[in-house]
Order: sequence, then C-alpha cells, then structure tokens
Amino acid sequence: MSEVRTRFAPSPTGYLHVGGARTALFNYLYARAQKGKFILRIEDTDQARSTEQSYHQVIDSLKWLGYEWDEGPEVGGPHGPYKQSERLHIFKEYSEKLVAEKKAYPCFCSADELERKKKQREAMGLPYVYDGKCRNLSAEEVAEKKAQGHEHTIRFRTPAVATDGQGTREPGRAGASKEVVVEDIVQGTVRFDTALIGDFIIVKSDGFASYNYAVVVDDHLMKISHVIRGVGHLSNTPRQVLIYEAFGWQVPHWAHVSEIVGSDHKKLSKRHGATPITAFRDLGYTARAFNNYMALLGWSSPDGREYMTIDEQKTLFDVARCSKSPAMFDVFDLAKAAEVDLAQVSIGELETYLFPKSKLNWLSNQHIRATNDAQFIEEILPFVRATAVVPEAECNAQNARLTGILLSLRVYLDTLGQIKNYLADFYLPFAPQKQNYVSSEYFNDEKFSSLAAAFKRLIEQMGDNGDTLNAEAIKDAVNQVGKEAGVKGKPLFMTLRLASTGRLEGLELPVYLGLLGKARVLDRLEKMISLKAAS
RNA sequence: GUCCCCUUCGUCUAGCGGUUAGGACUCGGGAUUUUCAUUCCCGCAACAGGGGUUCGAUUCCCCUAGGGGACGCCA
Repeated sequence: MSEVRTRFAPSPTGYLHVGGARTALFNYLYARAQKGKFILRIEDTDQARSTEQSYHQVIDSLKWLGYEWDEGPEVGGPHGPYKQSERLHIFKEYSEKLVAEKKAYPCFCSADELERKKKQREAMGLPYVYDGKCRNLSAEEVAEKKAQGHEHTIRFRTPAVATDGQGTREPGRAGASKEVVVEDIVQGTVRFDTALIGDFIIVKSDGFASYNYAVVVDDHLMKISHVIRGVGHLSNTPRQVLIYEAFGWQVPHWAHVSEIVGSDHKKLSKRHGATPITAFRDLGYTARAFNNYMALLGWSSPDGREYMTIDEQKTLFDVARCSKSPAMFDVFDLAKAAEVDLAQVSIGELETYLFPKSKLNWLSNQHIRATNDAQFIEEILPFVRATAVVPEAECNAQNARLTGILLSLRVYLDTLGQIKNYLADFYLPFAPQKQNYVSSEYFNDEKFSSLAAAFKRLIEQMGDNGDTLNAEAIKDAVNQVGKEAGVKGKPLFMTLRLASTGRLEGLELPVYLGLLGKARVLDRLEKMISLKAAS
C-alpha cells in the first residue's frame, strides 16, 4: 500500500481552538500510526480575513501541542509551497485547463444579482442553486464581456444537471441529476444529488481559488492519501469529488469525524469552548494532558485505555475507531459563564469558569504526577514566578527548599497554574485563618497550650538546615511530646499539626514542617499559642 | 425550507443479533493514610419514543421526536 499522507489545513483567520486542534491531532496521530507523513498547509486564500498574526498564533499553538509536521511552512518539503497564497499560479494553470475542456466556464453574474436571486429562492422556500445563467455563453459573448471590463468568476460545470431554455434549473427533476457517492471511513457511504449542488464557483473574481477547488488541487498535488476533517466538510465533499473526477484524479480516502460541541450541545463557538488553545497552556495544562483529553473526544482506544502518552496514542490511534456522534467539550461551566465571552477574558477569570472536577483536570493531574521530577520543576517554574510569592533569587531548579515544596505539592495539582494556591503558605508571613481552628476540638482542648509549648521547645533546639528542618527529627519530637504528656494518637498529632501550621490539613507533618523551616514553624507555634491564650 | 448526519449512565465512551449492557470522570459509602489529598474496594446512574424484521434486538429497517451540520466570490 502506498504511503499514508495526512494534512492539517488551517486558515489563518483566528486562533486555533479545540475543534481545529483535535482535527490536527487526529491527522498527526493517524500519520504516525501508519508510519506516514503529516503535512501542514496554510489556507490563506481569503484575503480579507487572513492575517499574519493569526498565522503565527496557529503555528505557535501547533508547536506547543507538539505536532511535528514533516512538510509545511518553516520546514519545507517536495510539494511546496505550503501556503495557498503562494500557489496562485498553480490554481490558475489548472482552472484554465478546466475552462479549455469546457468543464468550467466564466460567469459574469454580479454578487448583487446572485444575492437577489438567492433571497427569492429562499422566499419561495427553495434551496439556492445557481441558475446557470452564464453556463452557455458563447465564446463571442465571453470575449465581449471581458472586453467591457466585467469582472468574472469561474464556475465548475456540474455534470448531469437539468437546465431549461431560460437557464433555470429544476432540482430533483427525474433524470436530471447524478449521484455522487462518498465512501467515508467514519460516516460510511453517503450519497448526494448533483441537482442540489449546481455550478459552483472555483475561482473568485479576485482571481483567488475558492476553497472547494484549491483544496482538491492541493490535496492531489501534495499526494494526500487521507483527508481527515470535521463533518462540517462532508457536504462540500461531493463538490470536491466532482473536481477530482473532472481532472481524472484519484479521490483520497475520506474520514469526516464528529464535530465537538460545547456544554450546551451547540457547535463550539467563542462563547463556550472555542477558547484559544494557548489559554489552556497559560492555565497550566500540559500539552501531554491536553492531547490525551482531546484524543478521547470522539475516539477510544481498542483496549479501553484512557490515560495514554502521546507515544501510545501514536501506535493505537485509528480513524476507523472514531465516533460519528458529536463529543462534548465539557470543561467550562457555561451556566456560570453566561453573558461572558470566554475567548476574551483573562486567564485568571477563565479559570473561575472551569469545572474543578472535569475529566480534563483528572487527566491533567495524572500527567503531572507522571512527569519526571526535573521536567516537572522546569515546567512549573514559570508559574511559580508568575505568583510573585517566591523571591526571585530562590526561584530556580537549584533551590532545594523550593523544589522540595513543589515536588511535595505536585499530587494536589490539576494544573501547573494551581501552584499559586499553595505557595503563599510557605513563603508569605503566617496569617492564621480563624475558620481553620476556632471550632476544632483540638484547639479547644485544654492540653493544646502545653503540647504546643513542649513542641516549640524541642523545635527550638533543632538545627536549621538551610531553611529546612530535618523531617526525622520532627517525627522524634512529636513522639517525645506525646510521651512526656501522656497523649498519643490522633489527639497528639492533630493538636501539633494545628499548633504548628494553623490548619487541620496538609502535607504529611514532618515533611510539611521540614519544608516550612525552623523560623516559620516557631512563628506559627507562637502565634497559635497566643491565639489560644486569648480565646 | 432542502439535503446530510447524530441519539448507550450527568460527561467521555465500549458494544458491531443472545452480555447481570462494560470501563473512565463526577457523585455517594467504606478501607488504608494518626490530617487533607493520594491509593484501594463497594455503590448510584444509560440503550430517546413507536413500529417492524427475527426464535431473539442496544445492535438491522422504517416512522416520530430531539439535536447538530451544510446549503457563500468563508474556509
């Protein structure tokens, strides 16, 4: 079998969002799974909407996600150029060929005229199909109109469509249509009637190729074997098939995967989840987790595995296992975010609309915990810096206390960004929170003061090991306090926890206090003791 | 309006004529962790509805309802 070649072909008219990213992922994974090639092509033939800035945003997002394209912008390849705006001469060459063969023809209908006719059809409750007015213009008429300077488009002459003398077509008239059959790996066999398609534009009046035409020429020339894209493109496919047939080219394998919908069951739009991919990066999701989550949207592994590394996905992925039904991108609380444009809000605000217990978060936590220590530290450092809580001089991978804290806290993190919820406790002055202790049975026990005082005396005798305390020594101290006071078990432990940290939950105590360091622990003990005395 | 597609626990999904309809996230309960989290058990929770076909339908066909998408000189 010939080489599998897939492509992702974004148009640089905005940022990359989950829908597009997942399509890119599927193309990338399929190419890798089949030991084929993954190609990136930029479809920037919409002059009005394509921007350089958007191009860079899309490229940045793809790089963050880690989809290495074998051919495309920046890396080149044998079938370039890979930006459609640089392929105009190619489209021109092929469209002229179609016109010469009478498979396409110039159309002089104005946009206004077409718009009017379209509205008429709509008013009558009929589907809009081009009426074929310019279909049979003679060579003289064409030459004349061109000479008069009329703008024109090039339309594809859709085969076997009925037209009457006036050029008005009757869709659905018996014998007037041809069936186009699309064999789709995901959708199965889907049939379309050409009468409902009509003669469509392949070259716009500005001379640029239209999507349906450019995509065919490029996919053919770039030897794309599998076209994997959203179902939204399915209804365009018969037009493309018609073009392949007109050129006598072999059609690629089609795979139209389900669309991703938001929590309101509507196609992802700016208001719900069409958040830029970069926002998830900025929130502190790792690309590994995000890819894992996206892979599960519409695809499942044969053995039911859900936590997967990208390498595992590269061997397991098969577009044939993709689901036809839409998958919900269910990570934002849309009820809460009503009236809010999630694509516009700050990262901080965006975070408040995230479901805290989403599957994405769970997967993210799993991936964070699976990351090796050095990589984890490297990845989380920028988020640590962003909190501005840790002194810059200590904010590096060589700082043992910092890395110790980060590694201990890792298990709590769903995103790297959540580190900001934990750092203040270790770096900022102790500020006891009343609700953490007032109603605690341990705080209200008469032994609280004596136990805390005894513990404090033992801590005072300890050596301050470079801003950290020795966990073993703390463990011994706890036991000694208990022995002397004749208290053991939970009351002992919880009392000392509360007295030395001001709270009832947290890391394993010896580790916790060790990381806090002598000065901070003593400070907490003093404050808690006086709080108790004042109560 | 026309065409196309979709419909299994709240969510992601497995299933491809015979299963106690499975797994994961969430949720509830329990165990371990002298705290929280983790981990480990247990549990709650689904085949949209109606007709067929069949000895037998979640699975195949039709209809209804609901949802989505496409009907551009946008991709």
